[in-house]
Amino acid sequence: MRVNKELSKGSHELIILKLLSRQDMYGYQIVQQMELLSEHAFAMSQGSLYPFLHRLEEQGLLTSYRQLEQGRERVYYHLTGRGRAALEQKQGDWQRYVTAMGRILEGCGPC
Amino acid sequence: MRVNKELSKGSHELIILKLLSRQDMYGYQIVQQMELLSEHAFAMSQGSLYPFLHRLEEQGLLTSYRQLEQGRERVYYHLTGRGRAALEQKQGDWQRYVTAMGRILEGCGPC
DNA sequence: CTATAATACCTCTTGAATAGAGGTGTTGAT
DNA sequence: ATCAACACCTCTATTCAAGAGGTATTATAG
Repeated sequence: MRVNKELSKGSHELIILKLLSRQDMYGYQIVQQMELLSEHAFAMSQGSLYPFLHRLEEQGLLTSYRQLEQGRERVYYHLTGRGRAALEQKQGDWQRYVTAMGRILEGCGPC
Repeated sequence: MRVNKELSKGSHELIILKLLSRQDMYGYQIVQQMELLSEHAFAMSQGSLYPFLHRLEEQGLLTSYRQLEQGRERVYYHLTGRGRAALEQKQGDWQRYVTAMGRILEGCGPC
């Protein structure tokens, strides 16, 4: 089941960085993997993905290289050291976010 | 510590509905409580809050009434039945979101 | 008694950003 | 031969958060 779009918006960057932390991937593959790994909870249109990728590359979190594979050219994206650091950071942000939401959603009894 | 803004954006509606599910509140109070309950993880400016509140009221999820208290007029917001249903829905969305992110972030080993 | 901070309401506008629509070309299957 | 899937990309409409701005009252500090 697809997850609410409003919610998932904010974590697209984190997801992309996380996927690339495991292996270099090309754009189309990222979209596929995101669907697959999340069991169809997340979907990202290519119209959203490429601006993201280019922005991240501009920020030095990714680098890209072209590779011919099965007669088809693919643009692979690779996580840099700075990218890896940003990922750590964002994973921490995520943890804090979930914790804070927990405090609000789980009534906190009589406080 | 304040939570990453990009992330928390998407859950503002859920938070507002949740707070109002416990008691009727006025705008200024919502901002305060959000800070307090989340231990400063979330902050919402009034410039964001009021449009939210008015939109939710327009959608029939909230109703409002004015009340004079300590010589000061306050506009209280009340969660309607439909609002309560929307909250249930959104809490489910939140759970699915966290679960899906878990699948992506926790390596899922060799899959 | 005065000034300032806190309480309380609100609108407007800018800037950012998502995602849909559009556009190109290749490979594989029917 | 045609159509779906693969693979890249840009542009633009729309949405939206939040900063800045604006009003008014009450409580506190000096």
